[in-house]
Amino acid sequence: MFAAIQPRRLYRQVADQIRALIEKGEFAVGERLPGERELAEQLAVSRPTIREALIALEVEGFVHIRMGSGIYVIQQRPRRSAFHPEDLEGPFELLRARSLIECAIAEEAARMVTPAHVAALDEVLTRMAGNFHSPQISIGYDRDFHTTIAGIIENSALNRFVGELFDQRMTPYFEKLASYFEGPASWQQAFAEHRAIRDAIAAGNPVAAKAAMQFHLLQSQARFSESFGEEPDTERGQPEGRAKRSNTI
Amino acid sequence: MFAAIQPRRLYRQVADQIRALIEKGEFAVGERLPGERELAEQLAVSRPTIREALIALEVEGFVHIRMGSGIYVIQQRPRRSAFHPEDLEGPFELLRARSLIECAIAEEAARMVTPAHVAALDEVLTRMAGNFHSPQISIGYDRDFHTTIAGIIENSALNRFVGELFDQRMTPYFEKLASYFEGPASWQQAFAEHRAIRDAIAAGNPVAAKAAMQFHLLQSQARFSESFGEEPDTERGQPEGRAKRSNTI
DNA sequence: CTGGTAAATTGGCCTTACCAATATTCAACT
DNA sequence: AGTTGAATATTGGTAAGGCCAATTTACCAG
Repeated sequence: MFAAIQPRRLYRQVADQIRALIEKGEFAVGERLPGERELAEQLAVSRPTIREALIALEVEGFVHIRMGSGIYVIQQRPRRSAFHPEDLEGPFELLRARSLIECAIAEEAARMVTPAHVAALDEVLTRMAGNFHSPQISIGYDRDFHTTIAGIIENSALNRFVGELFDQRMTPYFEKLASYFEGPASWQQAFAEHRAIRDAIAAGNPVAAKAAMQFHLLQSQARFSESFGEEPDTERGQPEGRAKRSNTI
Repeated sequence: MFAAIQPRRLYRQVADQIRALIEKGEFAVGERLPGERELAEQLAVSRPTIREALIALEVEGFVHIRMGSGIYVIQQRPRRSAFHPEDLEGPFELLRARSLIECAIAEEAARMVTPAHVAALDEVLTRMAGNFHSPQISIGYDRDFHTTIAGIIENSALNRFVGELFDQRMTPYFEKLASYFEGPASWQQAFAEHRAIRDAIAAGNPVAAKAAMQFHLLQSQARFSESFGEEPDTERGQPEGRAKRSNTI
């Protein structure tokens, strides 16, 4: 169809030019760009127009205007990419992240645990105890266990992140890989490790809780690695170099 | 201490008034609001100021200016719901989550830091050193510092989360609250704490790094709390109960 | 009465010119 | 050496006026 012609307002054209210069790196961040008067002269427009363009850029977050001092380019923030669909992290990277965070959480949880929390953990464990046959059910209980621990410290931001991190295994790629090693045996092993974590937390022993959690996630990684040789390792790209460093955790 | 007074620019005050009127429903969507000249008269400011305010509102997406016709209220954009719809965590909860995670990260970073990483940290610090006047710029550098530390352990999942957690301060509510206490003085203090963190990490001292990070975030919270009594605490509702738990970290 | 055209009005667009307020710098002073 | 204070640079804001686009109104022909 026809494009509604609309004579672009002058301040927009000016703002576009300046914005392009900033994005191209013509002006470094933090640098002060020419004064209003000079800009007006160079772009052959009046000063109020320059002011309008600068106000637009300020609202957009490109520049910061300091009264009496000058106009400064502001740190360009990657504009809120709502969720990051593409940069899915590799399996080992995720396990490392979980280890770092969940160890700290377990440590803290052991400090502020209450009998009610222990009861909640026990309930998850008893539900888990029998069902080692269906991978989906086991994974669900596994998730419950970890988020219940995160729930002990009652911080919804952390709770949310633990859940998110866990759910990243639910990608098709991850599931296919998991099917190689997840069986009743490995789930039973994981259950034992869970119980150790629960006992350490229930005992109010932060050091032991952290160690138990670390051991559990390390074992998870080991179980995972076992079947990793058969993995084609294609179409994913990044995780080879980083896996080597995961031994420090 | 004294609150850093910063004379809000006139166009912002005007824009705030008009925006408030729109949000309160004083002007219906699609409706044409008074002309530039009339607005200038009613608000007792000059016409260019009105124009600047309208341009700000146009960039923000509140109004649409049709040349030769008038100024029209535009369909209200869905309040930034793309990201995390409404489960915004309270300020202290966020600081607690950051403390737990970033302390663990700092500890680990001190173990695997390289000269290149230290150089990156130093660069952020030097860039930060001069600019204590603009809150926006300082916040940008602050964010850089924390994400750079997270970058040392080269785990994109953690890096992403640290950034996300930091960005939760960018809510309107948070910013309004922050404007009470953020001034050159508090940024300089934060800078010193940053330097301590950098030194501990550069020295490869995990315990000191963790302690420095913990101290820094604790101080952040203290600076924040200072001005929390003055906060009107209206029209927002939630965060009072959660603050009490923050003493354990 | 209907349809179209032209003028008048309204309203935003842009400029020139001026003064005020603030920040920075540097020199003089204690 | 540290502080004070004036000079300078820069942005903040105002005033008045001419110009252009859109809308409305008035008018006229059919």
